[in-house]
Amino acid sequence: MTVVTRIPPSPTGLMHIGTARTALYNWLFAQHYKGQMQFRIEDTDRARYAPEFVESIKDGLTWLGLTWDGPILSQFERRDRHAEVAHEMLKAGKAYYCYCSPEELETMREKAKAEGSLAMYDRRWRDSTATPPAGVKPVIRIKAPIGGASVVNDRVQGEVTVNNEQLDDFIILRSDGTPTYMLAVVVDDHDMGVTHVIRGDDHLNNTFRQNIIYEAMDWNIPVYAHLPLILGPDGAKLSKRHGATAVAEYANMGYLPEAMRNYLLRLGWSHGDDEIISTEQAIEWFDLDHVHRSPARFDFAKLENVNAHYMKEADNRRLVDLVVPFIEKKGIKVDHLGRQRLLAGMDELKNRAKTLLQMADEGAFYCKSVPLDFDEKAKANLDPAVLKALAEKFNQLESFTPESIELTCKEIANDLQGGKLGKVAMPLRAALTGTTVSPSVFHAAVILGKDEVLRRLSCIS
RNA sequence: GUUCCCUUCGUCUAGUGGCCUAGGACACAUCCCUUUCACGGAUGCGACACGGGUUCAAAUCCCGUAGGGAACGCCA
Repeated sequence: MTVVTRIPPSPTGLMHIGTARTALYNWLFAQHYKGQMQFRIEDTDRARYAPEFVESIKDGLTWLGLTWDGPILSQFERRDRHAEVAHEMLKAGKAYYCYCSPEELETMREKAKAEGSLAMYDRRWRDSTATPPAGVKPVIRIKAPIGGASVVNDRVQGEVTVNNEQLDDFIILRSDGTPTYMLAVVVDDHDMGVTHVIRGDDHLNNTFRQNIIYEAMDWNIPVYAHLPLILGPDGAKLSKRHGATAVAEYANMGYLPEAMRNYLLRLGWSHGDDEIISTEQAIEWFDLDHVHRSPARFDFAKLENVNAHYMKEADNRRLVDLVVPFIEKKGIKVDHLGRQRLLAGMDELKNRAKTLLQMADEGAFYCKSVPLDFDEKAKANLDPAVLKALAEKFNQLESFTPESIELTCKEIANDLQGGKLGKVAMPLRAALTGTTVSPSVFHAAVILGKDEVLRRLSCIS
């Protein structure tokens, strides 16, 4: 039997980082068993549905490199099939019409709450022989088992038992003939041949209800694995007030998708003490046995550290392509020459930055043209006497190399600054980059080229 | 409120009864490297939620307590 997993987000918001991790685990699991991951949009809630959210989810998966098999399925488009199954259960006596009004249900809900019961509906229409009230469109409810207990054998949470008194006859088809989530999920998972349901543990309680449908239809129940949620740094459910929740925001902050995959993988799953795990390795190693049962907090510092690692490993040309938009976002036009300089300086840039955003900050000077903007600290370092000496000596330099530049700086330091190299290198850095923090100024000068260096030195009066 | 789930350094985690005076990673601190800031290297700080059992032996098994999370819709 081939493994079939699925990722079923509902398009009611931008793609959440929690959804991303669930998708990653589903994908890894499917890849491990050379199976499939299907992608289904749970768009039956037409009021909250918006097409841009579907795009956000597609973009998020694509950015993360998580591929799906087959077409993107729309749950909404399958509503006739869902209704058909509901009526099948009705015919088989597994479900029944209920004519209760919203007011009646509200009364029952309050009563159930007061009694401390989980089951809300009192089953008044389950075996009723009363004449249905005229003009009321009924809902279809499923007959849940009365008495006894139900067990879910979860691959992550273990054996979870609940008393059947806690389960009421929930609605599977609304009065307008549309399916509820509970019905739609089960019918779709069954029809799609889903073998493993790997999802957030906010669905653990729903599993008992869904199993009632599987049993009524005499369908095979899939293997379940319920993942704990991702919490914010303060331990509360990860939400907007923690900063970024949408996958796209992480891309905008300059994280690499492979770093994101690695970080998310380790958030709730482990393979001994291994921290840096390539995607190939993850596919080979991933299993449900080592998924944690307790929720994990999101830690930006660790994400940065993992990202720094993958930046160092990344291909230089790819990094240039990735960092250019970040530089342009600062209002700096990046031309061919700028890209060449970035590429030449990339070995050093990528060893220093933790994110593409930081890399853009440090590498932007390669793309600027004179006159530069100087920040306050840089301005304070623009020593005119040193700069003038630098320009004169550089002008006479035949070979413009890091070594010759450093030597020149040392000579000037001896002549003018009592041998303190910093007193010369810092003004040079400020003049060339406009800041006081940059990669090696000797290397930077070579990459900029003698002409550009003299240009940047000379335009400071 | 009721039901279900969870609980090892600040954070992510290793740990499946003796290998644990609890290991790794991130963060933090100190030092080294150094033209700046980073990177890198070294060292250090730092946890089995609490209380009872079971056992020769418990972070590991059992029972309570406390804390956290989730679910209880004609939302998904």
